Amino acid sequence: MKNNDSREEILKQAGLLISQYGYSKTTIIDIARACGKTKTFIYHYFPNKESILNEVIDRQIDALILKLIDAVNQKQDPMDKIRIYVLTRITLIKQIASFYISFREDYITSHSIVEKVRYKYDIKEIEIITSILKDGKKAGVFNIDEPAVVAQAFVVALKGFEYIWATSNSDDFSDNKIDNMLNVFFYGIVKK
Amino acid sequence: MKNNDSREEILKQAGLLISQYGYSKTTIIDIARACGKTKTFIYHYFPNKESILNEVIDRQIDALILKLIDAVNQKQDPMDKIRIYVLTRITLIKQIASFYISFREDYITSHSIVEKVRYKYDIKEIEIITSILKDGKKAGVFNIDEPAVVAQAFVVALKGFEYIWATSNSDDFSDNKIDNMLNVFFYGIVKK
DNA sequence: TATTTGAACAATTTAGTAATAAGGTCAATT
DNA sequence: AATTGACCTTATTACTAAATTGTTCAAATA
Repeated sequence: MKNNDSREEILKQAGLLISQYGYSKTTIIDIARACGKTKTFIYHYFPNKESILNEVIDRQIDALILKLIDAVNQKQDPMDKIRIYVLTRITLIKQIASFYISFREDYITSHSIVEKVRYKYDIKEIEIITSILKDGKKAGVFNIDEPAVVAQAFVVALKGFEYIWATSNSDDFSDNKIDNMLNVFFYGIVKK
Repeated sequence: MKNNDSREEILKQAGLLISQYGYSKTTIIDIARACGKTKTFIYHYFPNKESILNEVIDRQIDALILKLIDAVNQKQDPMDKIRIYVLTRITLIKQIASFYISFREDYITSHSIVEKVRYKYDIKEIEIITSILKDGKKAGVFNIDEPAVVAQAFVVALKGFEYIWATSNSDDFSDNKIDNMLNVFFYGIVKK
């Protein structure tokens, strides 16, 4: 592993440029110039352009996941864990949304890359939720047959909300709606 | 309103061609030829190309909604209504999926059109679910504060599943998973 | 030795242009 | 009322040459 500062600098500049101009419009020369170096310099640290994008995205997601785990660890009660997870997730997604908006332009070219990342991200999210659900089950708080399946459903549903929020671009994620959704998730809709 | 058979024939042929070749690759001349007529013939019945696509999609969705309402009306119990709704929806979406796959190619051009349709479709789905939830509430089966909000959440979640199914193209919609999801929706995850 | 570069190359993208096909209009025909 | 041919304008295609981009490698720097 070569000089680490250089690697970091490249990743940082690449992230900034890609978020501003999109992946395909960001050239290797652009990244090199932003680092105050030449084109070949980049190839000393990365085998090709795509690997830079991959690592930029990987880091963002890893940071996101770490923050989510951190937020969840702040709470003891399984229900509180779920609630803080959802709230934190919404806040964080808003923050990095601008980066991914830059991908809409070159949808076709970078589609496969984004897909791959999304998959990795999904797996990690489902893991976190599954773990919370299992703990809650063990603690006697939750009554779930297959935590993994429910966790997957939960994450998928959450993505649905994220999509609606991203497209309608109205601040439709009011606390009221979140509470409503979580209440259904916790208690269901059938009268006891 | 001009000769209705001609309109119908145009819509039918346009639908077939678009589902096979996509919107942008289907020309007015193609549609006319498929009808055994000339280009100008089309313009006697439709003001422009986009209006044809709009009506083709509108009809498909209207038919879909009608089938959903029909399925729901077969059941009396609100929970059965929800269950049959989900199952019917999955079946129907599968059937028309091939039509919408043709849009992926010209994603950018036809994006706004598809968005508009999706919105109209969402509204109708939320209406149906809201109505079921309200009836269930009135009958004392459901315990819901705001049926409209819960209905929206439900439809959004359902779309999330649809997305997963569409992308992973594995037949992941096993009855087991659907039952799991519906059980959470009905009874929640909290132990009583 | 680790870092950085210039020169060179193949593959892609861009710019420009002419030919073609597309969407759309309208008066005339059936 | 239903259908068409001739016409117009705009968008798409096909083709070419020039410029840019991603990538490699031996050489220079430090």
